[in-house]
Amino acid sequence: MENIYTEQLKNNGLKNTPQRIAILDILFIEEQPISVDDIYIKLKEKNISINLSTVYRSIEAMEEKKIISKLDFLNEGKAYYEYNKAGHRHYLICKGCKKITTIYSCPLELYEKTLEQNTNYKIEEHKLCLYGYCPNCNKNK
Amino acid sequence: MENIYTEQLKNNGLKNTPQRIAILDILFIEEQPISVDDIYIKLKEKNISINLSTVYRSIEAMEEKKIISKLDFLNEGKAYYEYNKAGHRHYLICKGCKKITTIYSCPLELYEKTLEQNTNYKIEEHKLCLYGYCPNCNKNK
DNA sequence: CTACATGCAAACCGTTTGCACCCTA
DNA sequence: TAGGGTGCAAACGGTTTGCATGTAG
Repeated sequence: MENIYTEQLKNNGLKNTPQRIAILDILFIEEQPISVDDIYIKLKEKNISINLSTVYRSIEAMEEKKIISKLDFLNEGKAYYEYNKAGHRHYLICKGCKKITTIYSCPLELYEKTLEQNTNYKIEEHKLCLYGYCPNCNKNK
Repeated sequence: MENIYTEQLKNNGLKNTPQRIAILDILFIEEQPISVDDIYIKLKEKNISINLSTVYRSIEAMEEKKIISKLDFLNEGKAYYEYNKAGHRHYLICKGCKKITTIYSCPLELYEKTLEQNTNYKIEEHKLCLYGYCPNCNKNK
């Protein structure tokens, strides 16, 4: 597993350090986007010696290289990150337990083209989040 | 015009103050969502005596009463506000000149239902932003 | 006259930065 | 051994808060 991270860092001209590998591993294992301070807490729990600013700098570097990606539009106030398993995606967020589910399909390709025609904009991308209650939280309301 | 703001505040149990009326007027006149510090600057330009924290508190109260609405997911780092001219809407943002266009139609109603069936979530709302270049910025690229 | 609004200054919180030291390639 | 990476502490920017004062209803 670590070999993958090592490769990925090397291929992108980033040096291999125990801190970066640990960050990648946390993001990889985590099944949903996670905030910077949660990454930091998980690193500490694993007894990995690291500074918060190093987390920020490592994350920034890896995001630039598209190894991970940033979600700065989800929850007000702070950024979330996830390992880059696929390209375009959307998010389904439970308003109860705050669980974030990543959606890999996109219902908007056609709509983008229509909108381009209507507005004369050259549309390049979009961000979509859906909010609601997961089956479990919905039951307990 | 001021009568409308006065009514709106009264109906929502908020006191009429020159500061609140001035904020509402700026948001009403502005044709696109605007940041808090820009509201503050415009107030100062109009020689209205107000403190930044009053802007924040007034805006918060008016947002709670649904007189205005908050966009905290658009541009990283700070919140934007707009006068509540209609309910549900989306945003088209020019990556060149940063102009924000509000879109009042929604292509996702059907999709929401499909997703509800597929995930068993109770979906309540969504946020959508599209990014691209407006005709003018596209020309100059 | 009383509860809500405001101004001011200080705190807050996520994030960034400058600088000295460290360590990977 | 050179240049990127790290730790630490301090700064930053948007936002919030405590408290005293002011004012709309």
